Amino acid sequence: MPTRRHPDHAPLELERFLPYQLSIVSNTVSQAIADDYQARHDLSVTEWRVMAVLARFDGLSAREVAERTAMDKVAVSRALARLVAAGRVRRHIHANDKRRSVLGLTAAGWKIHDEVAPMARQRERELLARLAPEEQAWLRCILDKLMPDDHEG
Amino acid sequence: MPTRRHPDHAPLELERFLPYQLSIVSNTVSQAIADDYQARHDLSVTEWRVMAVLARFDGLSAREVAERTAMDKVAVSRALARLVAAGRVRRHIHANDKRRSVLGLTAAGWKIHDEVAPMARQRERELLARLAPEEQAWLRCILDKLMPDDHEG
DNA sequence: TAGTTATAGTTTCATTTGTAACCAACTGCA
DNA sequence: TGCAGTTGGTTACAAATGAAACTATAACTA
Repeated sequence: MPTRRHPDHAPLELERFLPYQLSIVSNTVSQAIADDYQARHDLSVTEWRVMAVLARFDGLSAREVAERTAMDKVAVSRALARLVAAGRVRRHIHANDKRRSVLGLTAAGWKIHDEVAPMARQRERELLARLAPEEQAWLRCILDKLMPDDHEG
Repeated sequence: MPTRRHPDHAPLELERFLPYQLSIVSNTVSQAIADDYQARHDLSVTEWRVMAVLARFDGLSAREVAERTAMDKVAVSRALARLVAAGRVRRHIHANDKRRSVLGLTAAGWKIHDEVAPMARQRERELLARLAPEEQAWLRCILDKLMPDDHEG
């Protein structure tokens, strides 16, 4: 290959650069999961994340969904608009605060959830299967530490 | 908080779900780095990645840049258009193949590179500083294993 | 060497995403 | 009350992104 090196400039080795590796691994994995449900259920990643949060915490407001998914409120608003239109999420208005919405999955939403969640878990298992049990434990521990403080469990 | 649980539906715990954690950590880190140079140098993430690759491998074609950055060729084409227009990358035509471009950083490109690369490295150090030395080693090892085959070093 | 197929790169167009402005409802306080 | 500031959520517009079509060159094949 006709390439010269420039050691004097100390160029970054992208393929050993952690932020880059993280981004590749993360995108590859997320895309693999998304491929499972995107075509089949016409569901975007953001929509699925909203559904996943509502599956765990019924009655959240849009802002709370945004907090828990680490998405910004506009993205959540758009995802909710589609999910409500598709009859997957029900939305009514908070009794004591008319600005706030009270969200939850509909029966149709649960049906999709119960199909997608196991697939997602399966993909996670496949990812971990590439690692030794010891490494799996370290990865969990390390990611917990690297999660920004405002998204810790 | 007025939320009910639905254990019968086995909802995903997003904050313990590896693909989700990866995506949060990756986005947070990449954004932190991007903030360093985006405003200062009017440089997008994709543009920086192209520059980083050209810093290491002088004379690559656009397709080879796309391979090494794991970006698609349209994104690379656009990034290159901006970089060339800004005088940060030079592009001439391959002697034996008039379709191919031969790319490299200009003096101005190197100047920016030599400012941004150390900042990026510093951010990587800050990320690793949150981990014990033992964990740092495991993380490197684990990410190498998780990198898709077509992007291994 | 004509005709086909493949490759490098760009352009076009539709979709997605992000930012800022916006509206409506709530809160605090004089 | 009534006005200032805040918060929940949507809308509008601009920038980024992706898929497919397109141009030009090169390679292969009969």
